[in-house]
Amino acid sequence: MVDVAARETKSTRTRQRILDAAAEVFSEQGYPARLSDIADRAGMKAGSLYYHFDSREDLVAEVLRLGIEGSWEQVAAAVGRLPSTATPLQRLEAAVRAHTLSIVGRSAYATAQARIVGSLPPDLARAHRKDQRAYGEYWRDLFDAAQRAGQLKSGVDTFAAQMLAFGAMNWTSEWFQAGRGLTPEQLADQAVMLFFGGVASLP
Amino acid sequence: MVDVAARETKSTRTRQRILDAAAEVFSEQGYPARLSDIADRAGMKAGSLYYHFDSREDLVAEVLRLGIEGSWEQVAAAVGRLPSTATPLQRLEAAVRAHTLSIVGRSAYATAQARIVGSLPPDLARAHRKDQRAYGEYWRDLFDAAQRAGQLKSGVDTFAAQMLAFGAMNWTSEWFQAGRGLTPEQLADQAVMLFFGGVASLP
DNA sequence: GTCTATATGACGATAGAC
DNA sequence: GTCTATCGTCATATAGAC
Repeated sequence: MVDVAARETKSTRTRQRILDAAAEVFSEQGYPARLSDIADRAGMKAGSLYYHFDSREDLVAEVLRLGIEGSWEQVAAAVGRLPSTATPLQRLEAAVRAHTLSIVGRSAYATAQARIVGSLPPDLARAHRKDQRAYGEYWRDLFDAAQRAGQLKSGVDTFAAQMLAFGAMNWTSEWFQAGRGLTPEQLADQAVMLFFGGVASLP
Repeated sequence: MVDVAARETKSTRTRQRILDAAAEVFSEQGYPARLSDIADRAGMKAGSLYYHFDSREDLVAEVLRLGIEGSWEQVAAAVGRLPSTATPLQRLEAAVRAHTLSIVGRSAYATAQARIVGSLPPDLARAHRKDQRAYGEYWRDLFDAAQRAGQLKSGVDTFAAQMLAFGAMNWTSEWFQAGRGLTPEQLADQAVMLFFGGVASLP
């Protein structure tokens, strides 16, 4: 066995613990969170972080990457679980539901990602944009398929619709509190209903 | 004339210039923006800011307040311009259009507010929440009226709908670029169409 | 690998001249 | 009112012991 990626050394486990702590702290405090707070939660001293990460920015970048990756995996899995007879619109619906749940469903990474993207210094923002673009293109394919199938209202700008949807879904990390009012699943239902059918009762 | 509020001393003009500069810088760099950058743009040195504001937090708080105030005024004006025969749903539509335009339509304050609200330290967040709540209740009245008039789809959770809408609209400050693709007005149309009718072509 | 201790550098904030 | 100069604080990052 020489599969380095899969090997579980003490180091990789600690690194993971640090990342988990960082995701939680960033999701609570936003970008200005201090390394000492992250170290505290990981059960170590701030200086010790540097054995695992070269800099604060490296740590932030990794949390951001994992945030997108996590949502993407959940969304892709949900879409993949659909029967092959599912329509493009149903696939898009499953994606909206899954992404909303990935934000709200206690994924500190997804929440942190959604919360701190707005305050990134230029270099981190640039690095992050590549991942965003890749995930965005996955969504664009979903939109394009639905549009080609004639399942989208005429006049809909798919790019604007996609970005408006991301805004609505990602912002839930700021206000949604499980147990107060809606469950995560009910919130996802609301998002799907609103996004595909709108709030108005009259056509 | 002893109307202090309306008097235009040099001090109030400078104060205004600082606030404008701060709104721009915060809208570009997010919460971590430096006072020196703000001072630069206002044409002064960082230390001089303290003649006009007691602390960095005071300055941030004022920008936040003006951000909400500006959107609110634009929205209220748009709703007020409607004929008295307008339905509750039409009033809500006007609000969505106006709020979207207030974010995209080059209001640095609204953009800054939408952008940095996620990274506020606890005390600033608490202070800001009062303003948010007041503006939110204005919206809640619009929603309630529409619901009472039977113009909202049954099953819609108005609070969730409101917050999802805010997320979608405020997030536009992160991605929308006038001149590339849609105009601000077209974007507002998209937001209205999506929010009230959804993207799906089939009912 | 994690610690303590310290270097380094930023930034917010203050004091006093003008 | 704005400047220059400086203080104090705090966070990132490094060095070296364990």
